[in-house]
Amino acid sequence: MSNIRDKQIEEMADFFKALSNPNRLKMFLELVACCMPECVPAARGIETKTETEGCACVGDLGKGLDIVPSTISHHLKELRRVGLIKIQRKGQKIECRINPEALELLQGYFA
Amino acid sequence: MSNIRDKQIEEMADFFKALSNPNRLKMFLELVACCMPECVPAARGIETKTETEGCACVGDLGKGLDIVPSTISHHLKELRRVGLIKIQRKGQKIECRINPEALELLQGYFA
DNA sequence: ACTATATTTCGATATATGTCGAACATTCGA
DNA sequence: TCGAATGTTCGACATATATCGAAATATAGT
Repeated sequence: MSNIRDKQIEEMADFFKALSNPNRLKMFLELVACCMPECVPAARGIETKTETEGCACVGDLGKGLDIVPSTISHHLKELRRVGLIKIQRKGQKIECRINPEALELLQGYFA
Repeated sequence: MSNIRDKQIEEMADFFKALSNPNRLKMFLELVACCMPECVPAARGIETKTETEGCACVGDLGKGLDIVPSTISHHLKELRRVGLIKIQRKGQKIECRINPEALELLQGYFA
């Protein structure tokens, strides 16, 4: 059992699960908006272009979400686990970026 | 609180949650494949065109899923709850169809 | 009326999820 | 070296989810 199709289904199901929480979805959209402004779906409209182009740090992504830092961290870990985003330490801050390949899969799935 | 944007986010999060279970995703894809063959994403390849065009009954959607009827029913109820599908009794069987508007939202979201 | 088919509802159960707060880790600057 | 800033990890807890099996419901055919 578990052929290629099943693997793909599970990968997409994982993507959808990661985006199934409103707070996580907001963080992801925020990241899409600042990483790839050309894709801007239902962008948050909060801001465009952070200092370091193409990414946002953990704290930024938590802005306006009304959840504590440990929960933010937990959600980002989940987005990373399924491969929707990548992270990279930069001094005190940790930069987050969209994984372009994952976004492409998402974009192409029902299209 | 809870502006329009938040409402939209929650609607999409609900869509994603409904598609976050592999079995439910398979059922949905199966339905897309037979309701709107032109959209066929990662279609199941099991069959095309059921007798009554444009829909599949509950039993059909459960084929090959290895879960009992009550669980199938539960999953379909969830897909219906969020508005991804519509149902209609037809004799003993119950026909399921994709809700085209919901599919469009999905298709347009990251595009 | 009886039976078979198709599906739903209900109750149980095990596991997953979202969230918090406290404690820890890392890096930068004074 | 100390302290502030930025995140993460861990443990707890309440709620949600996926699944099953048994019982109920609806429809059709004999």
